[in-house]
Amino acid sequence: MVEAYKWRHRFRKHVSRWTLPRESILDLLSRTSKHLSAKEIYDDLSKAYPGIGQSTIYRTLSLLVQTGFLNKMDIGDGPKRYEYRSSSKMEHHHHLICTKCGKIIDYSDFIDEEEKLVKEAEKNITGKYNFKVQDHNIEFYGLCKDCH
Amino acid sequence: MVEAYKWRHRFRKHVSRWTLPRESILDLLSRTSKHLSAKEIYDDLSKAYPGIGQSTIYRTLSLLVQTGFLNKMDIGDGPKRYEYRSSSKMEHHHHLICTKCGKIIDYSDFIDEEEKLVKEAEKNITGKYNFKVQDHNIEFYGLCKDCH
DNA sequence: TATGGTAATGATAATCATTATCATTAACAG
DNA sequence: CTGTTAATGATAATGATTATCATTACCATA
Repeated sequence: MVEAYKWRHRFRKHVSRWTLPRESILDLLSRTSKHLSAKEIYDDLSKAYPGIGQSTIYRTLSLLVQTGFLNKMDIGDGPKRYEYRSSSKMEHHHHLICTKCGKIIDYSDFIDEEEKLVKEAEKNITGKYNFKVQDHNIEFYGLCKDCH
Repeated sequence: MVEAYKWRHRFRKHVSRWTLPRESILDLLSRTSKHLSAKEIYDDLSKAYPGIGQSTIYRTLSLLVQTGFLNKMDIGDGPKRYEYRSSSKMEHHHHLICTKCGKIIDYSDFIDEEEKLVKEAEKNITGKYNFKVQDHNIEFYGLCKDCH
């Protein structure tokens, strides 16, 4: 929990209390490269922290997304998944999603070309649809190395 | 229901029976440019077709997606939404999603540039991650003309 | 154009993910 | 240390979707 001190102070800016559930969830997600669901987080934390409530997981996840500590991801069917936004991982990235086993791979190549396309598209969208772009999302679906 | 004859025959290839619920759902979705949820479809059809069951809506939607008549879309929170795949709309398109009112706008500009980026990305992904790309999805989030 | 085999339907219950409620607990400012 | 009040955890409630199963109705065939 080396990061806890930094988290705590960053958190205070949002006028919230620093609690054990909050630290545990952030700690767990910061240590894995996996994209975990609320249930998976609950099951994992329950080992070291028996008695933690599911409600708390959901509430905390939602708070941590709002305050920019986590990303919430929506992968087709199944529950929402969450990933830690580290300063390095915060660098723009997208996902490769295996349609067979559901594995999610982070992908951050071709960002320059993507940036160019997105910029151009945004200009176009704003002009044609009068739509103010705030964010975008790109996903590739297919078969991972273990599934084909 | 001018299209019904064509639908019916296309459907038969999948060894399925052509029924009133199936025709009604396809008819409704082919006549609107909206992206409807199962509940919205149920509410609408119930007027002209009282007694239709919710189960049937879900089952039929899933079947129509499998057989390529419809696209299933996943827009953040809230229920899944469905759109008709007409031969013209089947042309590759993506969505602009308003983060305030939830409106979804179909968007099909810059397809050439996108195609180029995607092709290049696929090559890269295959080489680096040994991931066989089957499909992709691009979404822009922001504020529509009514919301800003 | 009847009819029987069977796929499809609709009512209902069940499941899964998530949110709401509320009494109890614990952060932390003073 | 202590009081306030935000956060927690147990529970119920909601919303979307899937499963079950007896009944209905497509449609191939005779």
